[in-house]
Amino acid sequence: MASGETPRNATLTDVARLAGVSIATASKAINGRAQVRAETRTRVLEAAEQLSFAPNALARGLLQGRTGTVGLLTSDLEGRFSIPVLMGAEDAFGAGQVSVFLCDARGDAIREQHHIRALLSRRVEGLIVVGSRTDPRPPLAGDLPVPVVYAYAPSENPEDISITANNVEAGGLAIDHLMACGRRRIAHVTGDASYAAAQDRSRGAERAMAEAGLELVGGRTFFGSWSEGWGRGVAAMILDQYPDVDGFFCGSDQIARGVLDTLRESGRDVPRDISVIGFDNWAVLTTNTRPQLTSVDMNLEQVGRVAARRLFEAIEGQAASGIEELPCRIVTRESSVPVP
Amino acid sequence: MASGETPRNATLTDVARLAGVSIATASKAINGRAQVRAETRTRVLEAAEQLSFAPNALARGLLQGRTGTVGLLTSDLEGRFSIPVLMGAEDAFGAGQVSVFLCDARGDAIREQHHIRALLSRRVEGLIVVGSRTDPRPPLAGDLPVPVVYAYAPSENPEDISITANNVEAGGLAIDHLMACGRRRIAHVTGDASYAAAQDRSRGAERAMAEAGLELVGGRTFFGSWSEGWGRGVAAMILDQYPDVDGFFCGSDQIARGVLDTLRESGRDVPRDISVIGFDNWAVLTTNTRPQLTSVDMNLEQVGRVAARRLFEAIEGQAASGIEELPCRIVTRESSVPVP
DNA sequence: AAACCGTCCGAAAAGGCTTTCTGCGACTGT
DNA sequence: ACAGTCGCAGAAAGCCTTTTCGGACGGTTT
Repeated sequence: MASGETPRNATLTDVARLAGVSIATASKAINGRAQVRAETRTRVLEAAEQLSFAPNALARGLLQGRTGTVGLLTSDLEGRFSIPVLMGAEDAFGAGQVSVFLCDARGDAIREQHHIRALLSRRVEGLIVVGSRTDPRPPLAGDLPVPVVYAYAPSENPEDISITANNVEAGGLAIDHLMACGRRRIAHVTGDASYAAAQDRSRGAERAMAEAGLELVGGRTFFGSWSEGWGRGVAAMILDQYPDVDGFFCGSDQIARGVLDTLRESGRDVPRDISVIGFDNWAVLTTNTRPQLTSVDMNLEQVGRVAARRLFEAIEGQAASGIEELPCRIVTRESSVPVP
Repeated sequence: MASGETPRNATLTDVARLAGVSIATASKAINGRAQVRAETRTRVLEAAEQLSFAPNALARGLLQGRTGTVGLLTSDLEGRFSIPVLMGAEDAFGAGQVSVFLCDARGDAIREQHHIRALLSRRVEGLIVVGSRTDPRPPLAGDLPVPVVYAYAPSENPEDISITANNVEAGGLAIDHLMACGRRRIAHVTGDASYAAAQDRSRGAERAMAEAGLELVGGRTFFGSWSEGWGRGVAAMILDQYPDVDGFFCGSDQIARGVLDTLRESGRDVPRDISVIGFDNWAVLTTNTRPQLTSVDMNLEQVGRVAARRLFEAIEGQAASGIEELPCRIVTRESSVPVP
């Protein structure tokens, strides 16, 4: 820190002087423009290398109006849903020339507004808004001068561009998988009914059962909370009232874990007697349960990547619009294997 | 998207024209400089408001050399350690005028170098490097023109500024807590011995035991892996070989969870017969175990906040240096209550 | 020899903002 | 009434880069 610090970033002028050319020529040489003799070009490049010259992105952005930055507005960083989306987005951009401004609004509209102002003043070329629930969220206020893409949590405005996971379809996938395992008496236990995710998955599950001419155990979805405790309790209740249950579709891996605990403690063999499938494919849970847990993966990184791609396209002027729902996938583990 | 898009960001010139003053006066008015009559100032501010003027941070940064941005270089976004640090840092900055560039190097030195170039060319004023393990990491290569602070994973170079959690002390805290619960025959089971975190906590635990004239059960720390499976297995082994064990200090909450499972299945009562303490205070684990798990919290958000503050100070020229180790804290839950 | 052409290079403007310095009118003190 | 102050506004320079346009230069054609 203390030593020969602050070598003051070299400017194009320095490079030009060292190479003995004008700054115009230096610029052209560095940016691969024509109109520069090969020999001159190498001389400039050597000078740039020697000074470890990095063009000032601010000046460049100021001039040509393209900053190569986008804003990533998340509502809860700690939430495990926004992180993968964020990774996917950072991934999709990172390969190119784009840098990402990260902002966490903490679910506070004021703070969100504040961050948007800051991002806009930094001349981001676009915004990705990442939610922590799949419930539609109010769109960003005001007529923003840059395109916006909503990821995971779609915008309430169907005109906006939104990318999310297809939870209805995922509910069907889970049921189909359990049926492929030979199960017919399937219970669906999930979390808080106020979550769109819970409702959507439930709807998909019920539809899939109906298409097979069946009905969920108990004739309905068991809504509760997204916790192991709920999973444990409701599983005990279901075992008691519907002892012939042979499959559990759980709305989250946490719930599934609770269910598994109750099943094991009550002497049921998973997967021989009963198949269980969770949701989220959260490694810390799925790989530590006994047996390991089959789960639905929402491909959130893919959501992030697609969001980034759509934003890119919108920046380029190819404006799409509407909600794009990406498919989920089943990751099978020990808790669900076909019965003969 | 399609409609009256692109209201072309207003510039200072527009504001000045609308207010009927020169751009110089407009600038002064907006930035609260003196030399502007109150009446003129309000006129300018109204004009700015009307045009929803946001000063172009690029131009400003270009001129005065201060961009109000810092880079956040993480090595694994999905890791659960870098996220809280990142939150704390974003928090500490966010309040002010600073925006954060997020980059994930995926643990790849090439990619890291690439990101550093990009950040530098965007003229960040400082860098925070967030690791995913507490093991010291090689410092960023090259003489960077901006200060760097290492968070969670300290730099190998003791001259650099590093902020991390005090794992040795934490090991002692955990043991002290178990002893305060009346325990004397304490086992320490932890993860991979190649992790500095495991070694440090073990060292602190052994020292605390020695200071009380005691020794860990088995005379040593049980290293293994950071998994529930290891916790389950090693707990069974310890119960078998040292049946009078009355306390478990676990190197992670996952391990603790495995230990708790084995204890419950073998009929031991936690916390009456045996106290258990975990590490990381990871809510998804600590609040779902039966009983709920006491754990050591590394205050990672605090690490992030302090890192941000130190970076700030370094940018201001008050260069500190060296590794700063922040204290951990015990969060008590049901798994450890004092025995009479 | 004059006109012309192609190749390279440099001067200069632009982009939006901050800051210094200058200028101008109004006020104060004697 | 006159020099000296003071308060306020504007002109202009500067930050660093890109890009356009014109100039210099050497060689070719009529």
